[in-house]
Amino acid sequence: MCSTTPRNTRTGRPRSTEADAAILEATRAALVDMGWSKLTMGDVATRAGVAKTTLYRRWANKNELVVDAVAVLFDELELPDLGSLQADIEHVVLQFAALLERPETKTALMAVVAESTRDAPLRERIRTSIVDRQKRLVLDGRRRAQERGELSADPDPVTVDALDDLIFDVVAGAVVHRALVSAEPVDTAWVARLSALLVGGLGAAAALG
Amino acid sequence: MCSTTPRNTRTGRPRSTEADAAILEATRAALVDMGWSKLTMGDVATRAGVAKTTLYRRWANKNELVVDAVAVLFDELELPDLGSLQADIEHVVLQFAALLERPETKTALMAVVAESTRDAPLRERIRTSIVDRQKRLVLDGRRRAQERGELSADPDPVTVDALDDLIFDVVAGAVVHRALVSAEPVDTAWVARLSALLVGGLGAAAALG
DNA sequence: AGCCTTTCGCTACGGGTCGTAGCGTAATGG
DNA sequence: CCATTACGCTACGACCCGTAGCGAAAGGCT
Repeated sequence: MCSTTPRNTRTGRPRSTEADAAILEATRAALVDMGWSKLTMGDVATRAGVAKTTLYRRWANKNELVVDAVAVLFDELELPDLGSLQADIEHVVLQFAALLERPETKTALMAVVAESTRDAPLRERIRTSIVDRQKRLVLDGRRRAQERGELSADPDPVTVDALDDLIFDVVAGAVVHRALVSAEPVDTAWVARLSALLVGGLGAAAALG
Repeated sequence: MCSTTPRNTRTGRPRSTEADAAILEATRAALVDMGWSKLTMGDVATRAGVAKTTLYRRWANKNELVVDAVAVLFDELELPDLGSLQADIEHVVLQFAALLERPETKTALMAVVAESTRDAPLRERIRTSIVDRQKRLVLDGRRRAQERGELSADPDPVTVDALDDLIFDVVAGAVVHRALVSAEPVDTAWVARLSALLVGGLGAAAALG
């Protein structure tokens, strides 16, 4: 949750966990009000009722702070077993789309990804706290589909990994592109087409080995 | 190319077209060296050998300038007829991926999209100068596939439009997500799987009507 | 040629943000 | 009680923003 780990000593005054929570919540509020580019560290500190120096003791810069503030929202993503691969896909896509509709994530997600193209530590932080959390849903969904017999058992683990990567990039990428670039609604009709495309094409993609 | 149109009078000193070109080229160079977030208007002006006020006469802010500077790179995208839908898809995907590999577009594209979530004029500018230019490739590709008989003739124009939108978001979104979020290479093996998934699933998606 | 209009380069400015340093104080553990 | 660390506060130089004002340059028009 916090960026810079405090000295691993057991002496001294401990860091305020209330301040941690207040800062992250203030960051989300500032994202809603100002958007990513207009968000300032000073404003976040004021909203959180905290000194600016307290922010810099925990996070080195705005990007890392925003990633942590937004990452917790991705905990909402769940993958209940709805009985079929297509139903599972449609459910998780609608969840993800709802997350992208929130103004905090809408303005923050693409911005930190853009920053991460020139910042390897930030990229790693995004991966561990956001991307991997989404990807687990793909792995679970495929495993369930295999158990149901909807997908053929894996012949080669390398192929399976490649297919998981593909599904993840297609689903997440399509939803993000639809919501933010095309700026059109991710409604049930669109989701139905996307999942039909996926379920119908997975066999062909898997056949490549 | 230029943002604010000069007064439509034929009197007075005309704007320097050399300055236009120098500014846009300097913007791309600055994107490569500094990245989007560290790019400053003053630096661009210095690189272009132009006064800062000259920039502001043409572009209201950094975002609009960057969009114009990057948009011309998308002119490189072409769709030669390779004989099959899958070959056409693979070719355009590899082209788009090569474009996303360039440091200018890598750092700029996601940043301006993020900004556009809170800036309707910017969103419209991105649409007309970048997104629509990509989308035309999808329309051409589908039309050719229909002429070849690879796709069934359209029963309903509304369905066709929806399918074009879906293909566009899936292809462009998947490539962007693969290149920038997953940060893994868009190599021929991955492209082959993506296009196989698309070609194999299009029928199922079209069947939804 | 002379005039008008617009752009150009240049300088300077107030306003805002950044990230840090320094200080005294508060909160723990030994 | 003491060492250690975190906290709030203030102040600071550095940087960037976007604009105003100026004289000079470069065109069209009569």
